[in-house]
Amino acid sequence: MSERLKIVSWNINSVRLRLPIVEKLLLDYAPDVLCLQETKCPDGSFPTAAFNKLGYRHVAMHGQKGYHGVALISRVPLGDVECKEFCEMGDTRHIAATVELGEVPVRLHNFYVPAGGDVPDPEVNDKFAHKLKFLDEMEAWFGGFSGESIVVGDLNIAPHENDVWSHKQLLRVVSHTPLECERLASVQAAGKYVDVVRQQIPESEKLYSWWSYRAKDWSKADKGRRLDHIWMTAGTAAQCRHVEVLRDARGWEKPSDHAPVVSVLEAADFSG
DNA sequence: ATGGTCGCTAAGCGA
Repeated sequence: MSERLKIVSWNINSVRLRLPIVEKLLLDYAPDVLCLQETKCPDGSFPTAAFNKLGYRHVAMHGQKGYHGVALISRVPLGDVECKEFCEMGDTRHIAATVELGEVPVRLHNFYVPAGGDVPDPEVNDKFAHKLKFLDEMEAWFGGFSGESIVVGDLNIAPHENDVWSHKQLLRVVSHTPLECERLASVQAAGKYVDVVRQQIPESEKLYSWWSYRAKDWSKADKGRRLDHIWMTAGTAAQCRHVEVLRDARGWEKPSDHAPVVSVLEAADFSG
């Protein structure tokens, strides 16, 4: 049982290539649970031993060769690990486990939602159709949830105006189209989730978690999008004391194009 | 307006 939990979500874009900066994150920020997406690593090749050495004894992964892949790297026990398949594609885009906060079990879901390709029209772009179907399946599944839970991951949608560098210029760009943003809102509503990042950092403030590799100087141009999210059910959200996007990590050696998103929970009724 | 860069895996796809 933990009275305090630091949960970090990070699209790592190859866990093996970026093992040094994953280790740096664990050492410098000491999350209790690190949720990774785009590990691009079959389960048999996952660098579990390196994480065990740093005190992360509980590692659960769901990966495949070359694409996608999600993982949970934890100092606290991970109960009832589950990997759900969406859209009957065989993609490794979800892993869940139960952690304890105070004495309350909290279900932690880690997602990697399809990016959706370039053309924001499901009639001509199968990848965009897949993204929308994936969101529909999330919504239907979340509708049956009970108890406290957390959703983290690369949801590949920046829902609000200040979640992108230019709302107007991205209205027809996949990741910020009204269709996706509305669909994401329905998914969130189905699970009665609070967007704890925007609960703590007002929507009036620009906030990003992803910057393209293609910019000459990503930080100077600062054309980012907030694609990575942390949602919590109300009881858990009420215990969220801090959130943060680790923008600096985007500038680390051989960086991912995503920055880690941090949340800190403290059990309010912890008495000893 | 276009192309710009990565990672995987060995030319092209996905992001």
